[in-house]
Amino acid sequence: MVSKAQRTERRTDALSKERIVETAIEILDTDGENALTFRALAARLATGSGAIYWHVANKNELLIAAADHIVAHVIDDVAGGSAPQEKIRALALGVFDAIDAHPWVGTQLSRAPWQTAVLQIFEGLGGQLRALGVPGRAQFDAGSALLNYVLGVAGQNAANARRPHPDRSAFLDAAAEHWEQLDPAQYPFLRQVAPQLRDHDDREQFVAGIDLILAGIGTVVGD
Amino acid sequence: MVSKAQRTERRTDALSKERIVETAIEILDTDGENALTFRALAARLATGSGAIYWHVANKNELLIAAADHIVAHVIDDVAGGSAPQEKIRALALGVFDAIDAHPWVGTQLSRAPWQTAVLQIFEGLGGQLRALGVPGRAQFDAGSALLNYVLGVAGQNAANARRPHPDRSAFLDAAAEHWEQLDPAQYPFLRQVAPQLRDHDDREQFVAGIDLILAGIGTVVGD
DNA sequence: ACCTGAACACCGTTCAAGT
DNA sequence: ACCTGAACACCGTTCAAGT
Repeated sequence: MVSKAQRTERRTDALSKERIVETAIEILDTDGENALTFRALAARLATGSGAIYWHVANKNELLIAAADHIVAHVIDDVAGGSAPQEKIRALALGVFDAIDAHPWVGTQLSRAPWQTAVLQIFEGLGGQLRALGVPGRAQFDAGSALLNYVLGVAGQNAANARRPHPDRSAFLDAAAEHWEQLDPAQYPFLRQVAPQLRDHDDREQFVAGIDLILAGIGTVVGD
Repeated sequence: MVSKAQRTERRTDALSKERIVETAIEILDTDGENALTFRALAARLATGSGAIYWHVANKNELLIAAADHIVAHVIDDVAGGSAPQEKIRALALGVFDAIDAHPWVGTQLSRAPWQTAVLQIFEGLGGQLRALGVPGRAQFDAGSALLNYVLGVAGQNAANARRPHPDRSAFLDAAAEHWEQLDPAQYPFLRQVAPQLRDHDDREQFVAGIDLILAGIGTVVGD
């Protein structure tokens, strides 16, 4: 039982789950979600595609591990010692920025609710609610609301990043124009907010949503 | 120029986009997202797989049309003439129930932000904000918060439905047990809410989140 | 124990050929 | 105009065979 726990190290270029995940992240970041195939991965790792299966059960597990890797760094970096509202905002923004930098993470988060990455985000958000004075029973609901909002934005941003965008403002222009030309009887709201769509800031709007939920949580606390 | 606009009708069993979409929905509902292939669809329609492309550009367009079809019915059914908060709750619950009945709709909504189905939901939610007294500038942010929350839940529920669940309560039991065995130092919140996970009602928790955002919106109105 | 790479069982999509 | 179905260019995954 001692004999098997010995030489964990191998030559640096040997295959390992860690190296596979890192290479997968490289492909996802530089070439997009569709570019990650076991053939492309094997080529980049200079091995056979079947070799990857020795370290990783399947593609789903690989994507989960990749998302977990990114989110774990977000959690670490956020730390900070400020007020609970600030911590919630900081963590949410950390996730937002990570998805901005790695859009495929957004897809993955909104696809697998029970993966470690999602649990870490849930813990990070929900863990501040006691300090906010939210009663025990209500903490679960309030934490879920924050989490689902964050995951919703994650999915939408990932979807937006999936389409080819020569220019963000040009794309928003086109979308706003589309909204303005909708049937006034059926879409009064969208027509009205179309101008705001044109020059809104995704990140600011994301925080505004967090603040809205925090304000709602404030009313539960009863102050 | 008159000659081509004539006989729009054909025999009932002829191919049409409508019939293709309806058949796709049947497959999605009964056999799940993975079962929808052009080959399976063609077989069910008793035609060649290439024939479908005469009516539908590709699989993505087919999924969008299918989701739009389901959501359009939700929008129609919700109508009602109650207070704006009630209308928002009713629409949100309509979407929730539709995803419960057709989990693939959740996947699709969280995947394509600009499709008609999402715009209709956004309009339905946002359109009530003026009546709630939300100032013009804030309506866009508040509507987006509601929409993103709904889409977040949509994605999570669809993901949950994707996994084989012999029994819902058995599955929640296992998840709760997993949470209870997490590291207390790292996951105090999840450990604390684990018992609530075990017997919570998804639908009630969903409404609780809507109400939390509505409460936050109430603070913006300033009453 | 770990790696190789051909083979299997699929996909979405295209397109020449039919009616 | 609309349909057929073989063919193309891929996939994820498996597995006998190597080291």
